[in-house]
Amino acid sequence: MKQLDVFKALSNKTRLEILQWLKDPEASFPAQAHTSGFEVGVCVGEIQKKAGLTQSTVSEYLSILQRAGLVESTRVGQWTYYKRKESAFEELSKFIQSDI
Amino acid sequence: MKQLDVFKALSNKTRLEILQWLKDPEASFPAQAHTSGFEVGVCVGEIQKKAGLTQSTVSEYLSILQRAGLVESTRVGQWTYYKRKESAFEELSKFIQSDI
DNA sequence: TAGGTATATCGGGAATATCCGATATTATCA
DNA sequence: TGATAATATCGGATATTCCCGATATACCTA
Repeated sequence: MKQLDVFKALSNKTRLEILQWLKDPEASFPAQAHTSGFEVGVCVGEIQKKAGLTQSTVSEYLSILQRAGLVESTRVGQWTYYKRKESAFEELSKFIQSDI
Repeated sequence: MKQLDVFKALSNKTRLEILQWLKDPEASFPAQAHTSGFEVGVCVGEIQKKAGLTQSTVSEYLSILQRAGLVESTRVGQWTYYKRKESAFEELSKFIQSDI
């Protein structure tokens, strides 16, 4: 976890919102027709609709979050599902408490 | 505390270093001739020398950190002393644990 | 009051981020 | 195989950040 990249990833309103939506997908997104639940994450298209930005922008934002280690992705068929990596947030919280 | 501004303030290598230096001024800076200890903080000039950037840049960086609520300043004579606001880091840590 | 020191602010060139449309890639399905 | 759907990548216009030198402001001291 490269701290500077984490903070840069968090320095954008939309990316912060995405992380918050992913915290409670059931409450934030409609049920996905192509999967049973949200175990594997939320697909890019749903996140894009909710964010109200273009597909390319949201795809890029998700890869920024992933490079920072804040989310992880799983490809299933034609969909890529993104979900939070909770361990990264614990680590970040500890970093702020003790190292910063 | 405006979270986005906090993360923007933390998205810079030098500003992160400054915060770390201010965590232990005795270890990070030479004794200041004009004050007894570091109770009131560290003056801009010392921080600037250590950062190796120009005076104007460091002054601006400190005010970015201050606007984000991460440090506070005290003017004494011709010196401005900056020190950390520990409460802001606790608050940030909690925010990451529960809100992000 | 004049001159020196510490800091803040201003204006700007270069680098980076934001966000878009167009296009490429990958998977599905008839 | 060809059409379609989901996502990723590319190229670029615009906005923001980085960091500087020049200058302004505030304070101290002779």
